[in-house]
Amino acid sequence: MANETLRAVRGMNDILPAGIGLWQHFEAVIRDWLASYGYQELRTPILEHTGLFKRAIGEVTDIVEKEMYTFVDELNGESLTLRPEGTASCVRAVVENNLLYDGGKRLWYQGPMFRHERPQKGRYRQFHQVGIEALGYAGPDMDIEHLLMTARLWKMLGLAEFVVLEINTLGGAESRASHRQKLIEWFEAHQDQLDEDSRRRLYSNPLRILDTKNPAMQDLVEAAPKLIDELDAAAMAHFDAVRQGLDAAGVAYRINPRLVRGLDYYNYTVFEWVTDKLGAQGTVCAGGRYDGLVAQLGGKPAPACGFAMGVERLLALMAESGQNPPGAVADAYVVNVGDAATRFAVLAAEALRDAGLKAVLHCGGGSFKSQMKKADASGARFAVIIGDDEAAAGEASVKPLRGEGPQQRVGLAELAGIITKE
RNA sequence: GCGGCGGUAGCUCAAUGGUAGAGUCCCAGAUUGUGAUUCUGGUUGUUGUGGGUUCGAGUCCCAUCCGUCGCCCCA
Repeated sequence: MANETLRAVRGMNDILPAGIGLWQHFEAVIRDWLASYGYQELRTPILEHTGLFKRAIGEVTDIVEKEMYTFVDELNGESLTLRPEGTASCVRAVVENNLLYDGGKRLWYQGPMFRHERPQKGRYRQFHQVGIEALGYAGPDMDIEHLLMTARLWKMLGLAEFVVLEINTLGGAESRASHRQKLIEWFEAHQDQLDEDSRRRLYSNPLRILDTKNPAMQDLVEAAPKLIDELDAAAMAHFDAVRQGLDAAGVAYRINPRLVRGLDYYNYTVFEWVTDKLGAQGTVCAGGRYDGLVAQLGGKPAPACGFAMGVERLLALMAESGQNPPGAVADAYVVNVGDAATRFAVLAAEALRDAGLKAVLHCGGGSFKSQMKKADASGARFAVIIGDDEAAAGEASVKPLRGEGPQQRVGLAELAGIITKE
């Protein structure tokens, strides 16, 4: 086993060739899907000033308090942080580059995110997200677009039967504040019934108490003040419109009044797509509206909403459902035995590539038998066989490896024509 | 960060405290120029790491690292 310092950092994984086919398939689907909705890709740095995440995500959230990879750049004393999520960077880039000067923008990004949590299946310290953000759109039509987008994506990925949609509304800032105050008062009055976790959260994140799995507290939680009673008419109308949009499109959902997001910037619509196939890390996609964030990060006030997907979790679901697409395989594997044959095989392989084919040239010598085994194991559809006989004649033998068919011997000019494209 | 379980060949797994093994994979041969089946032979290890107990430790004890399940958190 490798020395500790020569191992990957805990919770950060290599993605090996054997598993890359699923990633590439996923990424190809994602690109088609986003293009079909007219979203444009945005790429931001992995590293940001620490203050960005503190302001965007919230000082008292778990992410900021104990999960960020924050360090001081010793060359200039700046405090920097590996991004734990993508929305903050996206909004920062939008504000910094005035991207909303000519109206709303539909954006997406993908890449690694970093959180210092204890690794578990579906939870890694470096993990990947695909995020979608729509900025400058206030109406429920955009919330609906996002929900329909996600529903379509599950179909495209073959996951529709494994995930269910939960939605909720958090209302505006005022509603949330007054609800929070009433919650604190309610739980203060029933402190004797709170468990240890809940007492700890009472003032830091009282909304989370509603999410408790402690059966002894269910009655108390059920009777607690409900956010829906605090919602103003505008928030209710927005939520109703979102629901009508889902109904009209035939997207099933469950209203979960206890659904709250762990990041401070959300308001109005929030949602999660969850699965029961991945154990404790069952959320594969989540998001919602965050109308205050652009202004909070110094931009001209602009409404916004978006969501992010956990790529590793979605891939785990796809694998669970039996999907295992192969990585790229060559059209031809070029077998060569003998010095003259090896020199000629280089040219034969180049000729195949000139014709737009994928060709793997056998390197390293070995018997015909061992090279044929490599050709078979490579998955290539044809073996192009070159010995000194062929080399002397300027020809190559072509043998189909997958289907029936005779072995043929042809000159270089005809070689590519025999190897059919798939 | 907390609790439970686990870690033996590249992979999947065996091995009463007493010589570390099998299957698979890989390599070679049977077939002196031809893969996927078959047969024969061969390589593969600081038993995660470091201590301790013992005549003797893969096995028991402690620590640590890593994984896994749950909590927590979240995508």
